[in-house]
Amino acid sequence: MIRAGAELLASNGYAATGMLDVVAAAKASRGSIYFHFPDGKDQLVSESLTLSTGRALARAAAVVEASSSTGEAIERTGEYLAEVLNATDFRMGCPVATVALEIANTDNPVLDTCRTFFDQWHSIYVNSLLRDGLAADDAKNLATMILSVIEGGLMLARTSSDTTPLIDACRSASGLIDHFTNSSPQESS
Amino acid sequence: MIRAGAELLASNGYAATGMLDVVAAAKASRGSIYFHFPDGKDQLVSESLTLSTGRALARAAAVVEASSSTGEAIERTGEYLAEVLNATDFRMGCPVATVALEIANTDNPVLDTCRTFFDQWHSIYVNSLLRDGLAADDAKNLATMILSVIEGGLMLARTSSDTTPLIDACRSASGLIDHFTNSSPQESS
Amino acid sequence: MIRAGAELLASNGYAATGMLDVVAAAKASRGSIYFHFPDGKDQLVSESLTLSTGRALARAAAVVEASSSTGEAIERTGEYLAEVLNATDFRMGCPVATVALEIANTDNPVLDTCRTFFDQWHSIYVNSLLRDGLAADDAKNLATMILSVIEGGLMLARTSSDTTPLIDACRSASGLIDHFTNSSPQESS
Amino acid sequence: MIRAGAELLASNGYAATGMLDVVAAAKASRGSIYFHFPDGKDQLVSESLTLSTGRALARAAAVVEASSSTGEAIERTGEYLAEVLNATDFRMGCPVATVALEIANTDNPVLDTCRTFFDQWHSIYVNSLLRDGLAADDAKNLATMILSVIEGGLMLARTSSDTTPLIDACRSASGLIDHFTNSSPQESS
DNA sequence: GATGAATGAGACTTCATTCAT
DNA sequence: CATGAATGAAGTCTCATTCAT
Repeated sequence: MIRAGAELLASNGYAATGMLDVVAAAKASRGSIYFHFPDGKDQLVSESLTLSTGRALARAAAVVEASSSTGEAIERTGEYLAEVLNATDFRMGCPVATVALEIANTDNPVLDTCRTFFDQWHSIYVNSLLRDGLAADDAKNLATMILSVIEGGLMLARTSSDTTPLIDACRSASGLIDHFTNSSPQESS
Repeated sequence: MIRAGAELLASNGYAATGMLDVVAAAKASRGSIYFHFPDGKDQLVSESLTLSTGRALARAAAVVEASSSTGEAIERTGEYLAEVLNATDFRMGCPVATVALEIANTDNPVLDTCRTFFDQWHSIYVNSLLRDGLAADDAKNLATMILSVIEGGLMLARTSSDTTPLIDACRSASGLIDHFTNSSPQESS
Repeated sequence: MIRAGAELLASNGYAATGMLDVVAAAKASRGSIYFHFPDGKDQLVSESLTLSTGRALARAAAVVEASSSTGEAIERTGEYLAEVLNATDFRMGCPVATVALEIANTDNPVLDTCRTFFDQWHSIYVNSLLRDGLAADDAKNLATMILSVIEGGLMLARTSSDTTPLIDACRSASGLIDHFTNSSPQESS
Repeated sequence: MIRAGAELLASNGYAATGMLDVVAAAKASRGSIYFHFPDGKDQLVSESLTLSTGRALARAAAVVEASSSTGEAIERTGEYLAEVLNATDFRMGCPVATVALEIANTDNPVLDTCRTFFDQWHSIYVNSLLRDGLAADDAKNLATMILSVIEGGLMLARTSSDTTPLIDACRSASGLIDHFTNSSPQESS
């Protein structure tokens, strides 16, 4: 049920994900939701996003771990996400992106889950860049850019039902970063 | 009314923008909607997005025009959008982002408006990069990355109610691009 | 619709009066409620009770006006209410009694409407008793007793589907009051 | 569990008393209800009201026993009930009043429990008045009035969160009855 | 025997849309 | 042409009741 919620949220967003849809996708009964999630939709959303963001962070860390540089990690991440998009008919991209934008101007506590996700994901790239030898400031800023590239690439890909924008954006970012770290290991941006 | 719709759509997205809200914001009468927009909500959304994307494209082109390089244009665009975020309490970022993600997996014709917007915005940066001397392929890929950085940066900024991610991401991208175009004007990524 | 609500509330109380019931009784459509009563059930309840209590107060005042003594007014009121009970299959007694008891321990603003009703009804008997020559203190206390007799009598009558308790209680109260005011016009209770 | 139900019913009535509330108040388990009360809510309500009305009748009888006249008994009963109201934050008044009014127009068998309660309570005052020397008819009618005064007084007190109406109504009734029985022991109302 | 979980009808409410004036 | 009113499907949530362990 949490899993079904996570998929629907990533695919359709907060408002378009009805409790009935979740229940149908999880093959559960109408009334059972409020036994497992007494606080209703927000609780289900919160737990669903906690699940899906946890997995996403683990995958992101694994890709970084398996890569010899941050640039390589970006490129691999883009390729991996492109596969996911293809495998899910362009439904699953970022687990929180749609929801985050929908509720950005509310005081919905789910927004905290989104913020935390972005923060932790950011840390993964910061650490990777530090390992690549970058200065702390450069690492922080570049990690923000990497997150942005991936999120923006996913948005373009889902909007156009085409993985090319995501692949291209990640490959470009990867190239630029490698070019930067290789050609100027001692200066700052 | 179209204007009111554009603001609400950018701020709250497709599902959370009710016809009633638009009518109230535009101080129009309930029943007049279907005189002006016989095809209902989707028509209103479509015309609203056409208006707001037109303005966004004009601004993007103007910034590019006023900049001596694409890297500078990116940085200026980030700063401009940060101002907009601040001025609108983080409501107005990309005019279509939220809507695009919400309806990405539907066959809603509004999605075409979103795609067109991204395409045209992409062209602006492609042309700018060509003017900077890049090869066609590089320009296309880099323009995609630029779009991604801006869209992703806006998402991070709106989610955290803080313009820093947007500024940092754009500045990093600008730095990398300038570094790349200056140090290696003849090679390709 | 307000009228239908008033009848259902007097008959079945707050919780058992569904919006659907009101709509069905008023032959209106499901969604029209929230056009006329944007604040929902509580607003409908409030306006319904305002209508029915207004009528009840007018009738109570008219009966007092038409009577030569408060005692006579009580007896006539009991007979009148007995007729109403018979005519409505024991559905309509006090317009607010059931609702008042149901929400007595909540902070529902409808409770104020109930309190006001009792206060104004009380005043009618206070004035009548003052006209009969009673001291202010006696009048106030006796008026409270009269209200209690009528409300209690209505409760007993509705519970037993029999108007006898109401008639008996009012007649007894009438007799006692007449006996008191006649035999001791100068002393106080 | 029966005890918890009795308190909730007196306080909130039939509809607002959920099985879940009872179970929670009694610290019992959800599924155990239908082992102890196979006939469901109505059985629980019935047994709860049987318990609470039994206690109320015993107290009423005790007060009558301890009083030298029916008038005195009424006054003492009013004072006692006022204490209960104060001690329970105006939650506990008559054990059946709210429920009786809610279900008066249904064929719910619980209504019989309410009727029986009123009948037995009525008998207590009839007997007390007969002991005071009243004729059978007068005693019956006056007992009905006494019941009405107490029930009505409780309703007014709970509605206004103030014991004054109850005290005043009972005191007035007491005074009138004493005045009547003393000044005219031989006539009839 | 007792319990956590499941069930589905029904409550209140919102929404895009249409109608009568 | 414009407007207040009407419409009914659908959404979130609650509840009394039953089931599998």
